[in-house]
Amino acid sequence: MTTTHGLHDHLGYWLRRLSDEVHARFEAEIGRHGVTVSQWGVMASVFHGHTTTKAVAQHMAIDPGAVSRLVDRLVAKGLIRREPDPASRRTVLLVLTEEGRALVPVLAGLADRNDAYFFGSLQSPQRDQLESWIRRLVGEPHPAPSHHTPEESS
Amino acid sequence: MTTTHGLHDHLGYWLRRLSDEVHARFEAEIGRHGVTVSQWGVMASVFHGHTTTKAVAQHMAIDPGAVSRLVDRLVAKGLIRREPDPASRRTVLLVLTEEGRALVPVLAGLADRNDAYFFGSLQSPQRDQLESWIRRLVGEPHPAPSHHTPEESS
DNA sequence: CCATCGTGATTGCCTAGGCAACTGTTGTCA
DNA sequence: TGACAACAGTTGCCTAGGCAATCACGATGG
Repeated sequence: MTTTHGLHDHLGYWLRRLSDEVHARFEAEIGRHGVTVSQWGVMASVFHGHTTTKAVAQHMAIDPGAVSRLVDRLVAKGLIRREPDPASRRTVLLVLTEEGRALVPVLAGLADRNDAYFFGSLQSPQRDQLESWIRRLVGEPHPAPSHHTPEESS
Repeated sequence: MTTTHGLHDHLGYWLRRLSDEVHARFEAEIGRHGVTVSQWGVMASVFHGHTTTKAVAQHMAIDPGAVSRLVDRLVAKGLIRREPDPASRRTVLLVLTEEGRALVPVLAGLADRNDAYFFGSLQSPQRDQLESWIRRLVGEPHPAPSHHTPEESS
């Protein structure tokens, strides 16, 4: 089999496909409420106590610059405010407006249902297994690409 | 459970995280050869016989407009040419240049190793199980988005 | 034979994220 | 204290993908 592998031969491709689909459907649903998926991410982060640009960026695992722009759009929509941090003039406090705060649980519900829509066809133990693998593969220092195994990790 | 669910409570979020990481690492590796992951997708598609904008878009499951722009950049890099289709003047034939064609197997190798890097820590059967679930969840007509569990249908 | 409809490709406009540069602030340490 | 390092935030520039409009061509039916 000297055939060079194609796109579909890589798990990374299918991962991207699934991620995109989940995202796209959620985007469509949540769009009815005037926000995007990423913007919801910011709102949810702030709601749960990540009240600075940096904190939100870390929580969402995206670039601080991206967060800054997302906040711009949320401010324009009146869902978030920027406030000076009494403790430091270097940081900016992000606070949900009334409407923003009221919207969060609604959007969280949509997120729940989107998850259920996509992964509901898996039985509970399988779903848990899937989540466990994914979370384990994320952010971990991975074993060397080939040569030796890292010391026992469990 | 009055606590509204946060970002990290959704499998969709972890899916995105993993997909992004796999993508980012691949991007870094493949960047050494002067192309991006998406651009590699186009090259691989063409290499495997998807020689029109539409065909590549379908194979990659992205927008034809996006493909058109990716091709622009590949043309600028001298890796792909656009040629008139003798069979129809409405379609455009995409052909790899010499350098482009030579690069494909190299990049495919990088893709293989990236996959191995991320999923190599799973045992073979587990990896296969993961891929099987992902591919099954992609593109399927999903059960009703409703509240009750879809009674198994087979 | 011609009008019309459908289709492939492209382009404009939008959101998005990564990276790097820059600004202003804080912290450190000699 | 005063210089300098580290850091938060923002912005510019890049690639990217979705959607809609447009254009040019081809297919189809009257």
